[in-house]
Amino acid sequence: MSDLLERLRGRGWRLTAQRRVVAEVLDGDHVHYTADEVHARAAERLPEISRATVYNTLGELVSLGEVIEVSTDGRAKRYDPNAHHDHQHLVCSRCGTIRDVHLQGDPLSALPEPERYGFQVSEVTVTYRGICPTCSADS
Amino acid sequence: MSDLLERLRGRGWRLTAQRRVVAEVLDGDHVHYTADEVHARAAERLPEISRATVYNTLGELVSLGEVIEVSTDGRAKRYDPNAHHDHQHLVCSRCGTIRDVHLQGDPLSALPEPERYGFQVSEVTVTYRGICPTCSADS
DNA sequence: GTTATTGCAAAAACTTTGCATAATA
DNA sequence: TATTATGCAAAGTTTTTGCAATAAC
Repeated sequence: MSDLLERLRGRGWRLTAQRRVVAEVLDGDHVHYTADEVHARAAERLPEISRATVYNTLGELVSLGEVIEVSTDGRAKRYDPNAHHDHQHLVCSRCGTIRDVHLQGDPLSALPEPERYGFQVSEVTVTYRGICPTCSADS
Repeated sequence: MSDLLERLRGRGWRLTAQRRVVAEVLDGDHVHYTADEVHARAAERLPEISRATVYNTLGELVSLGEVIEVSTDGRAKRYDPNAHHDHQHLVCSRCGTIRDVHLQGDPLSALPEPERYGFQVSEVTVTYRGICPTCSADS
């Protein structure tokens, strides 16, 4: 059922109720939550789960490369569990909602209608990520 | 000298010492600062400038469309004054530094050597921005 | 002189940390 | 049982807000 949990188990991740619930909240979702939203959803199933644990768990999932931290121009970071699938993001400039889109072809041409999910798309940005010369010198 | 200031004056922007200094710090720079860094650099020239004013001014420049708010997976947002020039971003995953790159051709192919500025580039992401159905219904 | 902007200080929003307790393997 | 994760509460960052004082037009 859960791709994510299965992979984590395989990697010797210590499985606790809290971690399972966090993983289940994230697993496979194509609309991404902030840490606080993950906490709220996790707490529906496990009321005593603490914010600190949610933050810890999310941080670990990110280090393990199972989840991607996405931050937009909104306030809080959001967590994307689809690290292993190639995809792009569709971000709402007003409320910060993020959802995944999959596309083929030139990214700079218009997003195909079926991949717009009702958004009025106004902008495309391309970002390259890596290590800057200063940081690679320090290491 | 300052493209940005000239445009703002033309748009009837009330020009104060604080605003001028903030605009001068940003103007044309291709390495982008956080609000706090902008404040520090502005304070070198105008020691009494407050953080609140810097935040206000940056927020306004963003609403005017003169500056773009860029947030990465680091903590604080950064401000990009090159809103009128087509460009992409090169982000350091370790320290959060952002610099502009200009490229022609397919964005998903490797970034040309002269546009790498010494970075070890490991990832490219494409993001679409717009208004989601919920937000456009509310408006 | 009017009106919009500033600075201050306090609070809000988001995230991290230390340490005693508790649960996993 | 040895080890690692949890929860709490406190503190750290980053950003926003209210309002009296101030400066631009």
